Amino acid sequence: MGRNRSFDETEVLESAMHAFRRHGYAGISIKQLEEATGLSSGSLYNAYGDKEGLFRAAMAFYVDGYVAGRIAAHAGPVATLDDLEQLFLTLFREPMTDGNGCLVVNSTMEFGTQGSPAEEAMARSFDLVTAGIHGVLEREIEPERSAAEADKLLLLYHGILVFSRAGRFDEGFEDAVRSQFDILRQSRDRFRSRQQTTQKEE
Amino acid sequence: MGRNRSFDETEVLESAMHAFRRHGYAGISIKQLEEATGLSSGSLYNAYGDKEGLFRAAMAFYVDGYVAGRIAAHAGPVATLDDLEQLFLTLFREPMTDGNGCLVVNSTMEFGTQGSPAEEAMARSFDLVTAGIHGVLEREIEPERSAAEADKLLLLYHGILVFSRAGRFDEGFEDAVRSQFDILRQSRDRFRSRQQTTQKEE
DNA sequence: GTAATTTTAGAATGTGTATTTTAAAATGAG
DNA sequence: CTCATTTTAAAATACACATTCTAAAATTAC
Repeated sequence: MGRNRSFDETEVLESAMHAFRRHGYAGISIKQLEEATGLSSGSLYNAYGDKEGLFRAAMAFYVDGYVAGRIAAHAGPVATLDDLEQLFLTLFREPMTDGNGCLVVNSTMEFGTQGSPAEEAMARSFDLVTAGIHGVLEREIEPERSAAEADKLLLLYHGILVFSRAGRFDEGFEDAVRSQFDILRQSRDRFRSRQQTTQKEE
Repeated sequence: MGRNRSFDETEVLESAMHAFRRHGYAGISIKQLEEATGLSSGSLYNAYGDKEGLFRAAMAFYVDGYVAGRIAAHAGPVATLDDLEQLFLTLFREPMTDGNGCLVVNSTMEFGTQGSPAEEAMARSFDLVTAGIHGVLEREIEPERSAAEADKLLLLYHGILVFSRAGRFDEGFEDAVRSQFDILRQSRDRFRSRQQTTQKEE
């Protein structure tokens, strides 16, 4: 065996991820990635193969670490409507407000339908968010409305990420989110009293 | 005076705009822009100065032609809730479904808060859409709800553009839009009957 | 028709790019 | 300790890139 790596992989991937978030894939050079990570290009190429490999690693790091963690915390199998509301409200607070947006959504817009080098992790991220939101609403609100309301929330969520990246954070967006969740809570309450009624009849 | 331009400026800007829409700004080369527009780099540089100049021209062409036209048609000073719904539903039909998204939103995600070369036209586009949507709801629905509901629609609209670019067009999104506009129409009907009542009292 | 001026295509230029190579330093296994 | 193997930094490479230059062709004004 030879020598061990002297750099902290987590730190490198974290700084690479932020660099990609800020500049995009095509918009950043290896030189900038050397500066961001503190590694020389030799080490980067040795560790990740090429620019695409580093991008894939940074994307996997982001999705597995950040997205999956956020969804597990706010939209997991036992999450409530209030938990989900918190997921949306965190988008308006640090560290989501640095103006660099979400790596998955930024990269989606950069590459579009034609394959991104990190297609797999990106698809996984979209699936996580979609399933998390749909899951909560299926459990919490009136079944005949849950699919449409979940899709609305999904679109709302990604709309927020657009305006976040645009640096156009209207104060009202947070009110819009709260008002939407108020509506969903009304649906939840109707659903619950309906369930109680059914239970009494049995 | 010298010779006149032998190319159709509209055709050139249209094809450049589609090329930028597809590949982004950093992701496309002058060579690809020559192929897309049919012009040699000499002509492109003579007419637009540099890559940024061509981008600015293509963006202005897009915003003035497409965005402004769509907003005027579906969210102008006399537009109704139903007109606005049509604006949203056109996002699910040709030519918006080519997977290349909206040049303004794509570029917003590419450049973020740090200045895009076409910042001015992009800001104008966001302002047009924002003002159009807010205007319709202020006229049509209950005043205490109009701001929050307008912001919701604004976020919904841009969320759709994200999924459009992602090539992830769930059938349900169209239902989500219709269901949201059904809710807004209920608010409109309440608003109208309230106005009638007030009028009778006078 | 002539002259002035612009467009145009393509070659030329220089810079920035991703990537590979090189050789030395580091270090784990036996 | 020694040897094999890896990491590392820096120089080298080859290519793609945005941009400029060149000279010829086009065409308008007079």
